[in-house]
Amino acid sequence: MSVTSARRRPTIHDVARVSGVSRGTVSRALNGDPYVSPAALAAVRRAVTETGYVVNRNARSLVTQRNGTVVMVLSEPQEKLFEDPNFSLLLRVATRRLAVKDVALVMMVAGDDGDRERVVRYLRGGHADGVLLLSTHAGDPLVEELEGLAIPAVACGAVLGREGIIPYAAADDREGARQMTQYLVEQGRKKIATITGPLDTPGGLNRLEGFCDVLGRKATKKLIVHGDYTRSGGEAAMAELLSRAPDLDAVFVGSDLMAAGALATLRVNGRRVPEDVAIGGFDDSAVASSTHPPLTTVRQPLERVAEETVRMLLELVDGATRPESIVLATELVIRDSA
Amino acid sequence: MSVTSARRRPTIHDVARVSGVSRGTVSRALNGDPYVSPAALAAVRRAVTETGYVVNRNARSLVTQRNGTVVMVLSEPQEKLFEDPNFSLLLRVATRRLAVKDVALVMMVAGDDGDRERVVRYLRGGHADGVLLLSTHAGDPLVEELEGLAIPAVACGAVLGREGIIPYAAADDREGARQMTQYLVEQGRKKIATITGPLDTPGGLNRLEGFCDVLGRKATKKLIVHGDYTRSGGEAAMAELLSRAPDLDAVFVGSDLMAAGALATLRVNGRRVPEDVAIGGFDDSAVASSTHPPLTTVRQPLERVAEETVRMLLELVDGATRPESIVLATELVIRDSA
DNA sequence: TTCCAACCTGTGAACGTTCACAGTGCGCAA
DNA sequence: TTGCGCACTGTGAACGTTCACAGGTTGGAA
Repeated sequence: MSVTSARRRPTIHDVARVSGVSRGTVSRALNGDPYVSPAALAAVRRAVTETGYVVNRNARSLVTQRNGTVVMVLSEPQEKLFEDPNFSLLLRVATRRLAVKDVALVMMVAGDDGDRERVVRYLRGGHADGVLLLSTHAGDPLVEELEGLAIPAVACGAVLGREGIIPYAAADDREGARQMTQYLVEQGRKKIATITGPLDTPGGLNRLEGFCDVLGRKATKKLIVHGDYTRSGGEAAMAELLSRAPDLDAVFVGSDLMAAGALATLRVNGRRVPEDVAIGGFDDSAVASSTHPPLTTVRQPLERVAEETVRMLLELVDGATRPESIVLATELVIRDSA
Repeated sequence: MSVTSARRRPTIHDVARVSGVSRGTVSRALNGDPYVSPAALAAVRRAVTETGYVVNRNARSLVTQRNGTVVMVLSEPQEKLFEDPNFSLLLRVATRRLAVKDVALVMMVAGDDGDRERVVRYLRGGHADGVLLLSTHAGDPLVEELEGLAIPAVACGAVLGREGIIPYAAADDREGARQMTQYLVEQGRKKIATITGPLDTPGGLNRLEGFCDVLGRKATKKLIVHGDYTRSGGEAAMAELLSRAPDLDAVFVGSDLMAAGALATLRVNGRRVPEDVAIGGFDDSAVASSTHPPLTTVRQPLERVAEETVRMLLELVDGATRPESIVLATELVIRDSA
């Protein structure tokens, strides 16, 4: 606190001097080594607060080869991702959980090749202990590069084709889709269509499979349209669906955001929801309750997904053992749209 | 690429050995020092690609006292912030701009005291070259701590009370509010109310001032209600306004998200928009065009704000001179709600 | 008493850079 | 020829840690 203290930040040497012990003892005290006498520990503690010492992570990383940093890689065009409330939630929870463990989160975008090269360079430089993958598509070249780097990586949602390699936490998309489709059937809907997410994402693929599980042969190609998880994508897909099958009476939409778009298209085309057409969403994100009518949807426990992903990553980083992937149950949330 | 290469990452020594020059020359070559012979430069370049060398930032930072990292501090309850499309946009643009300059962006939340302490500790440890402040409220204790640390800091939107100290880039909130209010008056609206943002944020305060600039004595307390930039906050504020002044015929809402909420409340209460009540928003964010009816709003050039903020921060980090704050013009965007 | 383990401490080396400094060689003017 | 500046190069030291190792004390068992 002394006003006269120079610009220079205090180092471990300063702490050693002030506390009257050696550098090594200070280091041990700070890192919780059991072989430190109570007296020394107290002296160090006092000296630390007195000097305002904070460990220099660069120096530490240099020798430990660890840096208390993980990278969150967004391998999706940014515009799309940031529009998605699921992403916000994932980001929010992950930041917080990591902060608690004193791990810094650096965000990197891997939209185009240049971006990806930057990410790889950053990781290759050893500046991060691990990677958090978000919404990675099947066949993303980044995944292969990551494997080459042999850096701990964990994904939110499976990376299709790499399920055995990159551990993940995810909601049970397939079962969730079954729940919703089954519900629509039980409501007496006869002609049920679906708007899927991209088929190179687990959410796109698995939810479609769940849909087909229930509908069997009734799930004809005509009633299946693919969207891209955006609101406008949902609008377009719904329009397509209406032109293909004007008499449909229910649609299972692969995400709430797309469902909101679908809702808008239905309104424009004079269809009442749920009287004429029932809409089922997926996610139970914030948009679900703010549409008109509010969406009947499938809740996926994204907070838990984020928490588990972080836990797994940290585990992978310090432990040797590869953590088990984990699939979490979904829950049908009934509101007014179906 | 050799399969036999050990786990160890190549260092500058490896590059020196392979290229046949000294450590120092490699360093110079890599850092663009002019005193490097063409031959040496070429040899180093070749060796770098051959070995796959990437500089170790920790070692570099240790000696240069710089680390190519800036922290984005979110000093707002996360839930609120992540709901806000403005925030997403700012984050997106900033990440990208920094990435281009090879500066890593670490996100830190400073919601409660514990969070704040972590942020300060991180910064005090010298792990970041600068700080990007987002939506900082007047009187936020973090700001003072930042000043104590003497770390380069720049804000998106002014930090009220610190305008002279922390440079910022922002939209011209006051003028934007004037444009909108003036427009509502010109449309023949007689009883115009407003829903503001929090008054300890520049957007809250300045937009209210712009509103009052135009309306003068007509801007009575009864017609002014404060929101919190969330959708639900907008709903509540609108309800309050309706109970205070059931005959109002226009509302200038301080953000699009709140406007969307206000719209919902109006619908519930049987008011038609814009026939019975005109609604003016602020931001021109994505929600503005997806409400029903789409919002007439004030566009603030947030991409530019983010770009300029990043530019200023980087300038502040390497230059000595304190960059000028910058205020950007807004633009009225007329859609259907007014 | 002697010895050994358990506890605690200090010290030198290493991590991978950059920086400052001391050269070296060369061309050109004196 | 000598000298001088310029272009370029190599080397030691430093950045602030942690780690491994080599002790030094102490207390209790043999």
